[in-house]
Amino acid sequence: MKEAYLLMRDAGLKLTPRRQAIIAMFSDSRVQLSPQEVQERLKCQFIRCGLPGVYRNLEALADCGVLFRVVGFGRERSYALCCCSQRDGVHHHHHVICISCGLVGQVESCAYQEGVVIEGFRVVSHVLQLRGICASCSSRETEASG
Amino acid sequence: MKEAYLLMRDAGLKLTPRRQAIIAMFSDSRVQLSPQEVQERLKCQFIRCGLPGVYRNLEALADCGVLFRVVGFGRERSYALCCCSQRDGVHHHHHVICISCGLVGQVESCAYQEGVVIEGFRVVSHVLQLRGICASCSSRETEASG
DNA sequence: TTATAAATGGAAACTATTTCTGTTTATCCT
DNA sequence: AGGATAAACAGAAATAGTTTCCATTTATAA
Ligand SMILES: [Mn+2]
Ligand SMILES: [Mn+2]
Ligand SMILES: [Zn+2]
Ligand SMILES: [Zn+2]
Repeated sequence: MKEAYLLMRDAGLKLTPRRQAIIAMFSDSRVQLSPQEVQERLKCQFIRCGLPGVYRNLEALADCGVLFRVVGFGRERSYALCCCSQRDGVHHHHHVICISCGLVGQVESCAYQEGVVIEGFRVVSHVLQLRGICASCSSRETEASG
Repeated sequence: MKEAYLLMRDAGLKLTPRRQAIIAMFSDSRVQLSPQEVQERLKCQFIRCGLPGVYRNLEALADCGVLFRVVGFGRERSYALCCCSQRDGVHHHHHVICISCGLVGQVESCAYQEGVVIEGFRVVSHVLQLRGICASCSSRETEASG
């Protein structure tokens, strides 16, 4: 949380009530959220809250590393909290999201760093995102069925 | 090419002139194409050609494995020819696209097969797509600069 | 406190995608 | 070859996600 504010400050972003609320929202329930969902939830705290502002804020927070953009095929955008402290030296990483509780994990190992040659192609960039079951959800499953 | 028709037949898709043209288009220039771009190119051969039909065909061809869906962040869809013969036993694989010539390569090695545990998460599904420079584009680059 | 650039809401524009409907056509079966 | 049938088709219109624009407010630093 503190971390997020530092990232914002580094990027020259102001700390507005709207942004505090958005960050708190993503921290509380660690799931991916679409702009519409974010607006929906903001309306509990702010009577008026325009979608354009939500879009702007989500993009700004993704730009400075507080959120990351969830990739997919289709039209809807989606964001989630980047679990990783990127302030001291950004390192290459990806995310795995628990489909049960929404926990976001950091995937450090990546075979596709820039420059690596795979199947004859020199890799320039890549997209990787995982969905899975986290350790605690997994053990809860085992208990229930066993 | 023949391969594609068999995949379509397996899926119960009719072999229409529209679909033949779409497949030929993707085979000729091995780049990813948006529905709009596909329609644009179809207009050379067909006077009338509606976008809804293009959308339907691209989805149908992706469903049966002739094309694959290029992932990204945002609203625009994009497809490319799946290089891999999926008919005899579909195997897990991904794609790398040459950013210079559009060549699509098959990435066989994948550390994220279903069931694998990564950073404490049991992997259920994942998205992976690479962009790079293919061997021939790479050597052409070297020639030019050397 | 004051100056300033940034953030904001709302209306409206924009754009990608989907739905709907009536017509045409590929394919299968005589 | 001819007919039946489900699939494919175009085009118009609807839908939905996103962006632009502009006048007003506000966080931040001097
Ligand atoms: Mn990576
Ligand atoms: Mn894989
Ligand atoms: Zn979990
Ligand atoms: Zn190439």
